[in-house]
Amino acid sequence: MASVHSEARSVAAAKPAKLSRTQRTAILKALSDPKRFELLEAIARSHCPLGCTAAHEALSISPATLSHHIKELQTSGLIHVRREGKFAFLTIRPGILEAMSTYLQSLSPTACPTR
Amino acid sequence: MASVHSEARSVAAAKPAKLSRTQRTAILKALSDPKRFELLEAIARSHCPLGCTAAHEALSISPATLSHHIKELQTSGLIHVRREGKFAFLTIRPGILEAMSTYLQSLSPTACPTR
DNA sequence: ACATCAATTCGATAGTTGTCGAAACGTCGA
DNA sequence: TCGACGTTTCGACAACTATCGAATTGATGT
Repeated sequence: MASVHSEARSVAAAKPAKLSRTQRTAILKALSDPKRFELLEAIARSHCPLGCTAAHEALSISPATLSHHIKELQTSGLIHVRREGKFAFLTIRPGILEAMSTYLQSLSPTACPTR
Repeated sequence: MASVHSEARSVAAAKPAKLSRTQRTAILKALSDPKRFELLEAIARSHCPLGCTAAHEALSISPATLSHHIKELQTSGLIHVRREGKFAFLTIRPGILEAMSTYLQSLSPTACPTR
């Protein structure tokens, strides 16, 4: 398994997604802002398709700032923005967080003798 | 490399470490700088006790900047700095990266119906 | 056509921070 | 005691960015 293209994209996550160095830094920078992280958490907590208005209510920031953060999360590849009429719906793109998580895990000290 | 007071701590990682919101944001901010992340990677790649001089050679930054980044990683709780005479040795603190990794994992969309 | 609403873009501002050189500090060997 | 060396602290500066209000775009309903 673990093929590059998964056709069953619906239910379970599990997408390999090897991240380049550039992607990693982009993702970490996107995650580093508290409000942006809260936004991601809000998207995660809602069962994925989160309306932009709901997001604006969850965080307490102006629409302009929210739009900025959304674009930031989007260009880093963390979320997907689906536009429907005048609304926008935010979903977490599967695989990215897992890949980041896995990479971080790989840095942890497996055996660090002299502490 | 003989450690003066080696009292044989726990060898393997596996420390629970629940992170507070404040800790999470601190960690993510610490990870968000490319140089700092490279530094962490360097510490990880070396088998943990990384000398400050080696770090200075790995990244190409001034001693002042390196010191700044070290402090940043330290206060975020990601690394431990052991001072020995005029040297400093950097080790990754066990549990933290794992905890962060786990938390990120928990945000990923387990079941996201409408893509 | 018009008004309304959601979202984005623009311009500006304030705060943050990565970076360095120079000076200072602490340690070690001579 | 002195000088060399590793590391830190101190300003200072430049670049970045989070934030907002106002103006704009685009879509919807009347």
